[in-house]
Amino acid sequence: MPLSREKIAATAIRLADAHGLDGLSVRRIAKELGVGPMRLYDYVLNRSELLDLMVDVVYARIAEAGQRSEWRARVLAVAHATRDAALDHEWFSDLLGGRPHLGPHALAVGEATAAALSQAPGVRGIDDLQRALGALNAFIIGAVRREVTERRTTRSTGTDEAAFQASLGPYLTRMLKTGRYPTVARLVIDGAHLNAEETFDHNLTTVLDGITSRPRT
Amino acid sequence: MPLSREKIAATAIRLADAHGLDGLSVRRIAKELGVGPMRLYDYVLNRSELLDLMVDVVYARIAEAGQRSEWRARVLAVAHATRDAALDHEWFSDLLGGRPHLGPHALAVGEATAAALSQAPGVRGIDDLQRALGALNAFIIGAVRREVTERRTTRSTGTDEAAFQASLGPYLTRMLKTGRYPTVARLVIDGAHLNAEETFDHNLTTVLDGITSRPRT
DNA sequence: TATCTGTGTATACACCGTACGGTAGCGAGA
DNA sequence: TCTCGCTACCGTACGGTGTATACACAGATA
Repeated sequence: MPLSREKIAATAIRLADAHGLDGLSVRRIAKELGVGPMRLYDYVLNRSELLDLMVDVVYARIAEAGQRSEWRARVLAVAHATRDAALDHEWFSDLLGGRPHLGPHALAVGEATAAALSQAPGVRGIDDLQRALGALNAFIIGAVRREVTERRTTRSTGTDEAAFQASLGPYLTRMLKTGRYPTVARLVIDGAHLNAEETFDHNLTTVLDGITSRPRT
Repeated sequence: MPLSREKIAATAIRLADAHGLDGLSVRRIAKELGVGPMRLYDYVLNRSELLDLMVDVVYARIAEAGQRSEWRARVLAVAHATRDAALDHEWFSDLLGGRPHLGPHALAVGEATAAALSQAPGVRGIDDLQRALGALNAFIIGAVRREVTERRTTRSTGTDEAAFQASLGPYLTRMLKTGRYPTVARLVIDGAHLNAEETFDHNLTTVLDGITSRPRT
């Protein structure tokens, strides 16, 4: 088993899944592979190129969702696949939107969604397409990022309200008790019960409807 | 001048503006202040708390835009202020959505936009508000992030098409020449002339219109 | 056999965040 | 006034990072 970019990327992904991006070091990957650290630089230029590699592996999974024929189904599938991938690999959301994703599979995903959107009603010229793609991708990136960070904090604090108030409490509950942030306080207290996927889907259709100029059903 | 959290945050911001987040180290800030590195830990718990500090300073500027009375004007002002802040402090976009922003000024911004959105037509209960806020923030985060990374790459490559093709070319142009990504290719070639702020504003109103269930004008 | 080439490895460097121990100054009590 | 204790400050040191570079060694060729 002579070591390859794929093998390196796979173990890097496994480590990043387990310990996050901060816990992912070249030395550690090498140790996991039973190799000296410098060995990796024969297959990869940088640490950042290694990250690009990992990202594109994830995009490969997302690209499989872009096979649908009808434009709206395809966009929905890609968006949900991106969300699923980010929930499986939380480090992916840290990289999302951070640098341009130009790997072959990332480009394939971009092509699939762009082609789909170009068939949407209300998207007339290439300028429309550019804008629509920007809006859609912006929403996906932001929504996924938000959801992942939210998951991280609730995991570190616990979903239990008492535990939550105990960890964030010394600061956040004091802040909210000042009465200066009534709406935020109401959201924090009452608004925890929404289903995440449902919210994502709801807002996604909102954005899509906005793009296609049709009122929400 | 006895050193303070504000002073530390200010020089940290200055350094981050100049050299990016990667070029921002505790040691460097300390050296800039003419102090030993450990000196900062008397004012700040972690490097990450220092980042939180910097972020909240930026939010203070954004919060000033949340003073308008009419809900839509307020949302627009906050969104544009966020974008402006991120363009002035590109590192801010790296942190955007990365961890929960709970500083007093960040909370003030959250309160301002939440209160504004709660007055929007089509936002009925607190669940509607939660969703609407999620959609809006997701868009802002994603859009700003995208724009900043785009600015970075065009700055590092140069906006000149020849220079662009020379730097990304060996890889990207080869990829695009394969014909597997026709729509992306069309976007890259034809779609560079759009005004960024206009696009942001356009998509922002698209999202807002989607939230308020009204068709785009 | 001697040399050359290329591949895998170990060492080394500059830097990072930060734990820790020490010290100097200063206000309070004897 | 002297001393004690405490706080605020500071330098050093440790374990880690990415990666440049020098080296060892195997296999191929002259």
